[in-house]
Amino acid sequence: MFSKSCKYGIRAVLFLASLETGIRAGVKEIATELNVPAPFLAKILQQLAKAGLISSVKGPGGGFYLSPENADSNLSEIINCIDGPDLLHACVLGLPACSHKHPCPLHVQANAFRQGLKFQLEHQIIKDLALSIKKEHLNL
Amino acid sequence: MFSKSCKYGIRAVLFLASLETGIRAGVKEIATELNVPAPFLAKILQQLAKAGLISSVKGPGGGFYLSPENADSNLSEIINCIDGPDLLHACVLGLPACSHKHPCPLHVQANAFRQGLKFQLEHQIIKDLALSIKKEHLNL
DNA sequence: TGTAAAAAGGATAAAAACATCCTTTATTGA
DNA sequence: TCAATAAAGGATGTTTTTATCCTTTTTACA
Repeated sequence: MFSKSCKYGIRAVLFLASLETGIRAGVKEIATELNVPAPFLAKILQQLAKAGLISSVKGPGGGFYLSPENADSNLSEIINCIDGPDLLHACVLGLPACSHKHPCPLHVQANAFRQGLKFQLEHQIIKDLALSIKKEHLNL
Repeated sequence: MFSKSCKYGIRAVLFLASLETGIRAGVKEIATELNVPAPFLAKILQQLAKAGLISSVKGPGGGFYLSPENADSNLSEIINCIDGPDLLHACVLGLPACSHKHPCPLHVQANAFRQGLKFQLEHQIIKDLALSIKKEHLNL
């Protein structure tokens, strides 16, 4: 479903979202917390920061965090940033010519299905997820 | 969503399903038809044949085909054979410890979603798909 | 019985994903 | 200003997926 990069990315964003406002976390801290390789995670965080989905400051006391704006983004944006738009848009069977006009055998089913997925992902706002993480002590 | 192997595999099975009963197709023919690399497809067909999801005969005039029993299998079985059960069963965020008891932040949503996907995939019977392919002249 | 056809199986190669390491840049605080 | 900290960026290595090639086995048929 999601690449490893994408899973790490989502988890990292959710971790940042569950921090107190004003607190930043460094790569090492996040990597330890999520139990994922730090240098690899660093690349992913860079990518998310470059895309404006998370925020960062360099230097002592620096690290990554979510601005209020960042916390308003949704899962779809994170996934799209890391894995690209194919999950929701490319033909499930990989046919380049697949379209409403020339559908593949799974086109109708896949589309109906992905409309639902798309809706869900676009309505999973980071800050809301963070709330339920805190409330229900969920794992990351 | 699906690996390339899995996409090729599904398409190949659907192609075999759309053949007249009694007709067999060789790797090269299938590969040409689907526009995928023949040696790679051969490996996938072998895997499906070994698992009993498609049938094959060696020698002159041989090739791959679907027995009536094969045509009664569903998409879930094909996908499970090639990509394994993770799509429907592993934690979407890749957490080894994720469970109903210790859920990840997406556990509930993912589960609801995948129940639907699972149901759909298990009810997409190959021979039914083949019928709609013929009727609606769908691409493979 | 021998030859050709076609799948099965094994070994190898190329590309992509995953992961690490080192240098540079920005920032803080002494 | 200088040293330390931490992200950014670039280069490199490893593993998995994707793809190719060659040999072996099975089968049909002349």
